[in-house]
Amino acid sequence: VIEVESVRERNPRGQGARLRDEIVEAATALLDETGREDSLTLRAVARRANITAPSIYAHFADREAILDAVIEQAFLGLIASVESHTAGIADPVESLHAGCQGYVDFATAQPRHYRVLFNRQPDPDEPRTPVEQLSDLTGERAFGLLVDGIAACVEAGRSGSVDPFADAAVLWSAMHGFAMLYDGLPHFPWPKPDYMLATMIDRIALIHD
Amino acid sequence: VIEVESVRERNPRGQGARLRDEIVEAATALLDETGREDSLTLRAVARRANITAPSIYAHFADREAILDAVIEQAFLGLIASVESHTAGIADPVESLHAGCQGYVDFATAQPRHYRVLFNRQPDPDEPRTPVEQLSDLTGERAFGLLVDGIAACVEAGRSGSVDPFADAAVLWSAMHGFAMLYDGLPHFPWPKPDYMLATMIDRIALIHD
DNA sequence: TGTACATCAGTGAACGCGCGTTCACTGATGTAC
DNA sequence: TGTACATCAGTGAACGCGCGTTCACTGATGTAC
Repeated sequence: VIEVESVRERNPRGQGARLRDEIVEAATALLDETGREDSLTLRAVARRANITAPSIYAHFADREAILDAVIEQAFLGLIASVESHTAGIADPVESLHAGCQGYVDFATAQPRHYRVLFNRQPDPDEPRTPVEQLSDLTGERAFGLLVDGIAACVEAGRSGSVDPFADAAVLWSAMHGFAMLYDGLPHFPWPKPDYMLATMIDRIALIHD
Repeated sequence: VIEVESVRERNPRGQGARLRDEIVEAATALLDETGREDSLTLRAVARRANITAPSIYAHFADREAILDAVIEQAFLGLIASVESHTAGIADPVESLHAGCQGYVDFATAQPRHYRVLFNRQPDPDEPRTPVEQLSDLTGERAFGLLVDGIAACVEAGRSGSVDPFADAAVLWSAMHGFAMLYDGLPHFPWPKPDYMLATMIDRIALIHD
């Protein structure tokens, strides 16, 4: 039985790390296609990358480590999306809108990647892995940006928020919930995402007297 | 011996349906303990129910059917929670608060059940199953209550919402997102759930001039 | 009444499958001498 | 310069496991006659 369609062309010497990237890429592609985290089996990833299963062990300790790499990539993507949206915007209200737009854009454009970041069901048996802590960090870092964004609006007299931290928590919940439901229930007659997001920001974060 | 299709269906002998309930109960308990949907294997459910794996086939067509039954039970639990909270409350604002409280209470008290209802990753290969449509129905039914609740507040002059449907969508997103994040990131320094929920309702649904 | 028998609620063994992981290996490539 | 050899980037076979599902069966129980 031939496991691999054609024998893979070897990487030149010293470029072994190239396969590592290809494995992560294959895992990412697989996640995008199937949408199910548990379909990221070590063997499926190997098939997708056109290598044999044991080859993966040169680059990853075990199956879990592949998933960790995918998560780390998703983490970078989310942060990048938010920061690229806010770059160069001085007005605090505009900046807050842009940052939230970047967040929701990533979540709706790459729902599988977003899910893998924030939608993991915690396993009570195992202790917290570094990547789960990374998820927490992602949340707290993005969350910090949100708190700062609201606080900046308050300072500029554009928001009447008296508790930016709590308001950021509510706004984050709203964005997260919308992203999840929008992906999970595509048949629901959702209002336009842009309208939803603008409403959330205005009502929750930019309170007027 | 040739087995002939009987013209009329025979009634079960009495005790038969009891095992069905025990199987669903075992699956529910398993879901509560592990928190992971994919740990609901047919064999694990059988072990938990203290029966052999093939016994399940007398009551469920396949593994998927067990999960469907658990989902249906979660559906009933969510609806019951919302309706028990709103029962007998005449004031529209109080009723809206109570209903949302019932929704979030269920989601945070039984996060695994709530997850199994609304957090399923859609499988692109398979067509929509009846239970996925049930999920949609759950959403739409609960959502209908929310729209009506907001509309009642508007009629009573207690809310300035000009688009109860869209505002219900935003409020639902916020409640869903909060429930998911609260369960998934327990280490995050969340404000008090009651305060979060009250803030959501006031800001999103009860707009004052 | 006794008894034969259908029905019921399961059991126990077995199957083929994909999985994660291990182990020994292989053939190409760069390097020391 | 040629050649021996270490290193590299993988391969291929095999393992034990839990899984979903099937099949033939079993022992208890209610019922017809």
